[in-house]
Amino acid sequence: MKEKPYHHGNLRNKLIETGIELINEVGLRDFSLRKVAAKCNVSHAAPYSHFKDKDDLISVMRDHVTQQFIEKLHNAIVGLEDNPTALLLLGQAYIDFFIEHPQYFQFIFYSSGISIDLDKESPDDYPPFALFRETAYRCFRRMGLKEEAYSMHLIGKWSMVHGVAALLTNSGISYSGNWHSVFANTFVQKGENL
Amino acid sequence: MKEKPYHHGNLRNKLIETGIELINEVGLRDFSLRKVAAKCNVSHAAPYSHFKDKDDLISVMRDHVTQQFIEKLHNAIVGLEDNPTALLLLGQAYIDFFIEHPQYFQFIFYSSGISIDLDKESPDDYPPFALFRETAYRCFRRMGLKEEAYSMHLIGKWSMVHGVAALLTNSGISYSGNWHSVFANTFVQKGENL
DNA sequence: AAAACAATCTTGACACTGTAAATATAGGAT
DNA sequence: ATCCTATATTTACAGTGTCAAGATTGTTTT
Repeated sequence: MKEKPYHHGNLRNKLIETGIELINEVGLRDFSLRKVAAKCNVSHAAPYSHFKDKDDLISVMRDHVTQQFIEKLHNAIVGLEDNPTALLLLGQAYIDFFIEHPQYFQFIFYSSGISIDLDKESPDDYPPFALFRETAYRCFRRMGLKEEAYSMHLIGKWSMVHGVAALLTNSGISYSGNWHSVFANTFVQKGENL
Repeated sequence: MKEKPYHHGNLRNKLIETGIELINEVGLRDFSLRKVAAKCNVSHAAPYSHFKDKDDLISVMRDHVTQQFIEKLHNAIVGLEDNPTALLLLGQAYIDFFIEHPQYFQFIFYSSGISIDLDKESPDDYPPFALFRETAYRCFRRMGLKEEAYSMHLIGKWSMVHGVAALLTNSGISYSGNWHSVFANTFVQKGENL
């Protein structure tokens, strides 16, 4: 599975890394295949030896970023998987990830290809959401919520987390306060003991 | 303020209308100035007599769509501005608007130029948000919430509304259940009497 | 070792995009 | 009738994604 250099190096990996750098620099809007190729000192059509088209490269780039995303989420709750506080920490890590990388929200959610079924688990669910769901369900069970209401509560929680991330990382929306405290206060509903 | 036809009609308005049609058909990603010009039976550079550049046209188009947005929000709460239920209805209308026009979320929030200050009111706040804030504050007062906490509650409410809209109208995220009931159940927190 | 192969990269081309400059057209004012 | 100005067209150029033909080079086969 690991490519060795051919006569010009291991271009495939370099394209992915450089592409992610470019996303961080200029965002999805100004991302271009030819810029990535140029940054790799390679001709403009070279990427077509490794990727079907632009969307294909973007899709693989997104898989890599998603992996970093998952690791950050995991680290936020490692050790306390059964603790109801995990859900709050997970939400904060979710938001922090997009604050640290302002271009990633658009990149991940607006370049087509994500699949999430909010109803039932499915193997091709977006992995960070799957993790969020599993954690939430564990917390809900620990909190003694009715099992029929799990799905509903999950959607409520994730909507809010996702909404905060969307608001904070998109065009011109600003807030100078402390997000963590605001989020913690509104994320946890009265009566819930997270 | 109303332009009369010159020697080829009132192109400015036609470009705006046709541009909005094109957004609904192909989305922001495949929107192009030349397509709009072609749909108006006009040369590809004609739009430059009325708009500085592509972003300028998009910005004016967005102002028009925002106007429709505001009207829908207003209609949802007309008559019951002082009723705490208004906030819930406003949130549902907000979400419905983007469900009815799946391309508008990206169009409005990802084409740069929106300005929202979550802290303090400012005259150039995005008008739908200003309406949301005013309605929320009225409801909060009616509900007897502490005034210092208004801002925090506002952010919590709007994040969730915005998050649901973002989840539902973006790439591949689906839910087959009834959003209105799920939303109503999670939007209103325990102890709040909306 | 020489020849054949296949993976990789370059070159060149095409259609499409945004945008600017030069030109043409025609309504309104003088 | 003449000029002025707003509007629209034409032409041009750089940047984009993508494809086809050819060149390069490591690997395999003989």
